[in-house]
This record gives sequence, structure tokens and C-alpha cells, in this order.
Amino acid sequence: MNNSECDVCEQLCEHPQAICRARSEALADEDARELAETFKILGDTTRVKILQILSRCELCVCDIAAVVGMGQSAVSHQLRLLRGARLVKYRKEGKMVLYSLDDDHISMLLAQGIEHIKHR
Amino acid sequence: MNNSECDVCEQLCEHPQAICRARSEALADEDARELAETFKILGDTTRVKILQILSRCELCVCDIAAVVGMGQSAVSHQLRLLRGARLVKYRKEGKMVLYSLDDDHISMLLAQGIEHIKHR
DNA sequence: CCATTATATGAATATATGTTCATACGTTTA
DNA sequence: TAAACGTATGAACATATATTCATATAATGG
Repeated sequence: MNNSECDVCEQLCEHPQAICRARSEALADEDARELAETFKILGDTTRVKILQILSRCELCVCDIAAVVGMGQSAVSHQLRLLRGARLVKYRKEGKMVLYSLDDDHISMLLAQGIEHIKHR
Repeated sequence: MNNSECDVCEQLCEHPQAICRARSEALADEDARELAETFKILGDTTRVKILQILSRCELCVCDIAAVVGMGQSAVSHQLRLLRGARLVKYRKEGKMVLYSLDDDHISMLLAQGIEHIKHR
């Protein structure tokens, strides 16, 4: 995968073959980092609430704040993170900014997660 | 959703209807918390690597540590979190403990996430 | 142009988190 | 039973994170 070529296989405790094989199939470091970054953004109660709300309809910042019961500033900070992770998009309408999910994909992720927690 | 019945609708900046509607469709606090908790566990490079590796084959702690290039202790701590979130399961074989994904569902979550980061 | 409204952002603070080190636990083997 | 091995865990530390407060920006209406 990386430049390393199973160089660790000889030294460690056990199962050099398994290690080599797993290494060759492992996620690239950069991909793992990005993937984790995405999940990390999803990993906050406020942000999850925001996303789930936006999966139903487009809303302005002020309304989002009202629904999740947090201050405007806090919500704005979180929306910034969500934007950065390309989880939400926005459009301006007058002095308002209307947010929505970046694509349906995000809904799927949420649904998949909900399924996991409901599944017992 | 909660016991609150749109009581905030009258006071805040804008769109009381939108707020009421969103509130009624919002995730229950506890669900949002659990969902975020799950994603939070997924939101770490080391843990993502571990999960992706385990999506390919069952491995012992020592081998996992070798593959992700971290200490046994660090990996063990992370596996504990992964267990707590029901993302991995394990079985003992002699003095070894073999870990694997808790169910195929988890692979799907990972795949969905990967699709998101690859999608541009 | 000034006041108002909606949103964004920087600084500060409290809290959470990941890794390391040392050590404990449990199983196997000598 | 003692030693060795694989794994788990508690404490400590450094770093990351979420919220709040104050304030800035941008757009609208008077």
C-alpha cells in the first residue's frame, strides 16, 4: 500500500502473513484520515440534529438554532464545520442564508447510522 | 417531539411554521446523542483503519497493531471503544483475542463514507 | 446614511479525547 | 508454579473540541 513492503512482518508477535495481507488491503493513510474527518464531523449531537433537520427541509440559521435549541453563534460555528466537510450547502436569500444537505448521500449516511443504533 | 409543544415558535426571529414543523420531525434528543456517539467513534483515523482492516478479515490485537503501526496498548484502548459502540465483536482463541466487525452493516457505513470522500 | 436584522468569526474557556507508560490479568508452556 | 506471552486497563499528559461572548460583516428598510 505505502512504500513499506511488509518490512514489519518478520519482527512482530504473530501471523506475518495475515499482517502482510491486511497491509496490502489497508486504506491509504490519507484516505483514512479524510474518512475519519468526515465521521468526526458527524460525531456531535448538535450537528447530527442539524443534519437530520436539514434532511427534511431547507432552513435559515435562525430557525435551525431555534429547532436545536442553541444560540445562533454556536449553530453558525457548527454550520461552518458542516460546510467544510461538504455535508451541507447554502444559498443566500436577502439577508438570510438557507442551508440544506449537500446531497442525498448524506441522508443515506444518517439513515445507515440510525439503523445501527436502532438495531438493538 | 419532546414535551415542548412549539412553545418557542412565537418568540424567535423568523418562520414559526418552519420551526414548528422541523421540531415535530426532529430526532429525539436521546437518538441524536446515540447517533452522534456512533459517528464519533468512527471519527478517528486509527479506528477507521482498524475497522477497514477488520472488514477484510478477522485479526488478533497484535496483528492489528502491526498493520496500523501503533502500540498494542493504544490499539487495545481503541478496540474497547469500538466494542462499546458495537462496531466490532471478538472471540478468544487461547491467549489471543480475535476481532472482527460486529456485522456487515458496519462495512456499509464505511463504504458509504468512502464514497463521500471519493465523490470529489 | 443610519438603524436594524441575519449571519459569521475570533478569542477564551471548559471539557473531551488519544496516546504513552506502567502494570495487571489470563492463558499457555516449561 | 514460574515464566512467557497476548491482551486489558488506569493514570497522566498533551491536544482537540464545543460553546459563549463580543464584535464584525452584509443586506435591508427608513
